[in-house]
Amino acid sequence: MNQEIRVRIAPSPTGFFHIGSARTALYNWLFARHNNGKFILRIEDTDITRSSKDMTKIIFDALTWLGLDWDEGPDKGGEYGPYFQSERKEIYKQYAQKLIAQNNAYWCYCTPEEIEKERNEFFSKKMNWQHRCRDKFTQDEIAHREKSGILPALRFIVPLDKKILFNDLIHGTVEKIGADMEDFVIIKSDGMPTYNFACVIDDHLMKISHIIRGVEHIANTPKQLLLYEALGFSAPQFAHLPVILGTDKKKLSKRLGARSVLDYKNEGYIPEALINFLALLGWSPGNDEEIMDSRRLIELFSLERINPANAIYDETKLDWMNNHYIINKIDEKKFLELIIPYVLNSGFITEEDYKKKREWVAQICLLMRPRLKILKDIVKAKYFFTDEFEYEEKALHKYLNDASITRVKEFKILLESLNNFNAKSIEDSLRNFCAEKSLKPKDLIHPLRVYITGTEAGPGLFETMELIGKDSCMKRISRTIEKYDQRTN
RNA sequence: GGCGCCAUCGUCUAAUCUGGCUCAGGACAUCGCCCUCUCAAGGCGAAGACUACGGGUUCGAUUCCCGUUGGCGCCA
Repeated sequence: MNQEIRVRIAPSPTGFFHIGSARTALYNWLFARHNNGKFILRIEDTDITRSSKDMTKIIFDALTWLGLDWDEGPDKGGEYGPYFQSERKEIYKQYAQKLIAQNNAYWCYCTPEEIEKERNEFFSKKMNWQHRCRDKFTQDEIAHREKSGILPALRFIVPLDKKILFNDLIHGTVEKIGADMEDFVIIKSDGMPTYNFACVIDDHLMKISHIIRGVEHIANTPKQLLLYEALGFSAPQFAHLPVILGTDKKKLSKRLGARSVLDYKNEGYIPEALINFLALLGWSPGNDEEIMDSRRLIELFSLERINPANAIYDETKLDWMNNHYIINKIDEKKFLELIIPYVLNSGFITEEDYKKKREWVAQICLLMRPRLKILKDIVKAKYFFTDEFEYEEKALHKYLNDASITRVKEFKILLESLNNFNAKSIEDSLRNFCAEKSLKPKDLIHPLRVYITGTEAGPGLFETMELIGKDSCMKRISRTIEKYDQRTN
């Protein structure tokens, strides 16, 4: 009764760890941490031909970045290893032998083509069909087939009248009868175990208490239960998570929005924001609380509160949440620490220059902070760093005209004579100038911003000008005036 | 083809288990107003769901049951 809570995730090292896998990992992790249990990482690499150890690194990196730490795994070891399925082949073989010896399994000598053909024939006649071929061939025929190079697959014998019942922690009672299942394959003709077989053996040997995985596996569960029974294992508890679908309501594909978790890292999502967002995709605490850090999530999480309906993955709210985390959930120091690599990466400033101008760069970043959905958005600040930026044609069209040019030309003289080129003095002189000329300040501010930054949108003009500096501001204004003269001539 | 899972605003969801508290609550997105030099951020507000459809059960159903439809998935 006092059984330790042990959960696991079993990703394939495909060189890709997407948002769906991340959410499954998160729910397993939250469940483990909430119950003071263990979170185990097992790599399902029986199908992978390339070096799974290299690609496993991607999984490690993604989980580490998200802050989902595991207690046992390929890199950490543990009492129940190895944690690579590819290193467990002998174990699967032993159990396969056991099932053969117990008369629970038989070798199937049908070729995939034959099975496919058989299936199509039945389907076209709208007849139910489940593949069973225990007594299909005589000993002679089998010998003949073996000689011609056909490799057999091992099939589990499903008792036709067997009723399989289990209580899913999310879906409630699920029932299925043996007649609706075919004699399913447990060892493929290439000698590799199927998902169902390897999974049952590993989960049992690793003393997994709760299997929390996607609903796509709910149809596999009765088969696995049959295996648990035949092998004499006691079955764990099951919880099948809804799946995350793309905006087209299809399963997330690489093509449609299913980006790797590490892509989110590169674009500048805050891991805590992604965790928070993912936690809410299929689960809620039951009230209106939405912004929750890991500690709070662990505290509140429960499988019972998972919504069984599939969720559509829409990143709009993630972007809002990320911005919210950037502004409110991390402090200034942390923000600067996170943003600087993106500044350096943008190529606007060299590392060397940065070291000399830390404070100046920090001020730019702070001005941009509430405007960043993702850290990568800092590229919008290009005009702070260089005079060589593009002017938005739309903005020029709006403010490159006689009236604006005249005003700016006059104000430019005033600016030139300004000794202390800071936000306060710039603002004061601009407002005074406008008052004298009976102009509305914004009639000068708007064109000035476009002339200096090339865009209509951005932080306050005076702070912006101060940071850009007097020389550059004057240069940019002159340049724009020339541009206007050229156009009108 | 068989079997399984699912069904509340555009999206994520609350209320559903334990029927009346709901002319269905919150958040994102959208729109409007305020703040304001613009854009964000922030504040306020609006619009948005006959709870997929159809039947039951009941005095009463978003909530329980059945069917239909649709979506998703499993069958090396």
